This record gives sequence, C-alpha cells and structure tokens, in this order.
Amino acid sequence: MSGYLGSFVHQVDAKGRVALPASFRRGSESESFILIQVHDDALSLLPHASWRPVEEELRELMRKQPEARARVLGLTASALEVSTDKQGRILVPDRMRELVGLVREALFVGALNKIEIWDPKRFRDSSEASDPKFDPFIESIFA
Amino acid sequence: MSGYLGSFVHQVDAKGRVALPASFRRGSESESFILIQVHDDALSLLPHASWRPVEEELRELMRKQPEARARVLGLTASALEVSTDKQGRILVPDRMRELVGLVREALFVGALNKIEIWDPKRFRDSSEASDPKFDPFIESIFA
DNA sequence: GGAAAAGTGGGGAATAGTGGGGAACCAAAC
DNA sequence: GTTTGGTTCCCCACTATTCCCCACTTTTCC
Repeated sequence: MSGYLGSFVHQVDAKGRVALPASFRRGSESESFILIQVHDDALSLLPHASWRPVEEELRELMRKQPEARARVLGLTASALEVSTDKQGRILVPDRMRELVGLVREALFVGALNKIEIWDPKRFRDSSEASDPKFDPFIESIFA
Repeated sequence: MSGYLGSFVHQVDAKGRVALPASFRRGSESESFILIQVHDDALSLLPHASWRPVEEELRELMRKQPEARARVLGLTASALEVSTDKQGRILVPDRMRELVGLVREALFVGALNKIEIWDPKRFRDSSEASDPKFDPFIESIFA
C-alpha cells in the first residue's frame, strides 16, 4: 500500500488504551510499532520499516557528532515499542499522553511513512496556524 | 492510454458512493486511487502512478523545509486511499463531500494525470470565471 | 435484436471501535 | 511466608459502521 493517509478520532479509555485505525493496521509487516516523541505537539508512531533507517541515521549522527549524544539519548529514552492487543489497540503511557495533551480523544493522522497522534484541538490550531506560503509550491507538485 | 479526458456526471447515493466513469477505470494499474483535496473547489483523484512522485516530493519538502510540516500534515490528514467496489464505485466520506459542496451529483473531470471531482454547478461557475488572458498562449501550443 | 457493459439501489454479513471483567504478575506490607 | 494492593494483559460482549454481494435498469456495442 502507499503511505499512511487520513485522520481518525478514537477514544482513549480509562486504561490508556487507544484503537489504532484499521487502515493503519493493514500493510505493516508486524503488529508492533515504535512510539516516540519527535515533535512537541504530537507523538509519532513508526512501523518497523520506517524506524529501521531512522535508527541507522541516529547512530550515524552520534558517531559523527558526539556532542549530539545527549539529545539522541533524550529521544531514545522516551521511546518505546508498542504492540497491538487482539482488538487492535495500543497502550499509550500516561506520561506520554500528558506531554502532548491527550485526554479523552486521540487524533490519528497519516503522515506518509509514519503516523502522528494528536490532541484533536491542538491539531486544528496547528493547521490553522500553518504558513500558506508553501501553497503555490504544493499545488505545483500536483500539476 | 493517454491522460484522463472528458467529463461525466454521476449520482452520489445515500451511502456516499459514486460510480467512477468506466473510461477512467481502464488503464489504471490497480483498482485503487488516492483521494485528496488539493484545491478549495474540488477533490482530486490520483492513480498510484501519479501519486507516487507526489508522495516523494512531499517528503522531500518536509525534510528540507521543516516549517512546511503543518501544511503537509493538513494535506495527508485529509487524503485517503479509496478502492473501487465490484460495481466500480468509490466511497467519498461525508466530510470530504461537504468541503467541496458535493450533494446529489458529482462531476468527474479528466485532468490529464489525475481526475477532479466537482459539484456540477461550481464547475460551471469556475469555468465562466476563467481568465481569457491565457488563450493566445494555449492557441500557440497547438500551432 | 440481443448481449454485454455501465450506472444505481438496497439487504445482510463481517469488521471496527468501545467498554469492562477477571486472571496473572509484581511489589511492598504484615 | 503469606497477604494485600496495584498493574498489566488477555479475553468476552455489545453496537455501529462498513463492506460485500445480489438485483434491477439503462445504455452501448456488435
């Protein structure tokens, strides 16, 4: 299949579980993903196929720029591998939910090679605040 | 085959399904397309052959210009991979239909490498409002 | 004129999303 | 060593939606 596309709002239940959109389950080789916070506003969910090259590049970065080590450690420290249960849900730890403001609802956004998990309101705000200066370029991509 | 050409009006049924014009089915390698809103007035429907390079350029854009991320996310969030059912229909989600004003009828317009889906009235209005200043240039293309 | 294909409509089965019970596991307290 | 409390996980159950299939009509093509 092509990359992840679409957006879906799902409930976060009392136990911190969230159902992964069915269309995002299909096509990933296994039932597990890497959950990591790359940006301030959202969590990122990477299938192994997308994570593997990232892991390589992080090691490369540490080799070439040892002073980046603390920053990379900060990333990996908060990342974790999550698997879907029989109902197709993943468990998002409380601490991570707090970091990006997830409460009752989680918005899954397809972002080509990865999935982002947003608080719905934050996503709306972020979209509205997005810079339109790229619009002409984006339209030209489709022409 | 050559690019998509022609225009066809089809009904949107109670479930939000629309039959893809038969002539647009032929020639696309698979039975699935990317449905995405690039312009305000219409939906775009891209066969995989047209989508693949677009996806590549979008990722390239995010890599080189991180501040375009919100804008690209807005695009992918509203995009969707759709497959034709056994009758050759695709399902257009309510939300997307509302965005471009599709009610009972959908106008499929061939646009070379992609297909556009319009509300018939909006398309008429947009055509009438088109700027004639490009006429000489277009005529020269055919000369 | 007949056969095939295209467009339209709807019923029923399968799946997705959601909630909750209870076993298994671990840790500290008695 | 046993008990108690808290997590974690696995499984079952309910509901709504989606998807798949069948059927009918109209048009096209030979």
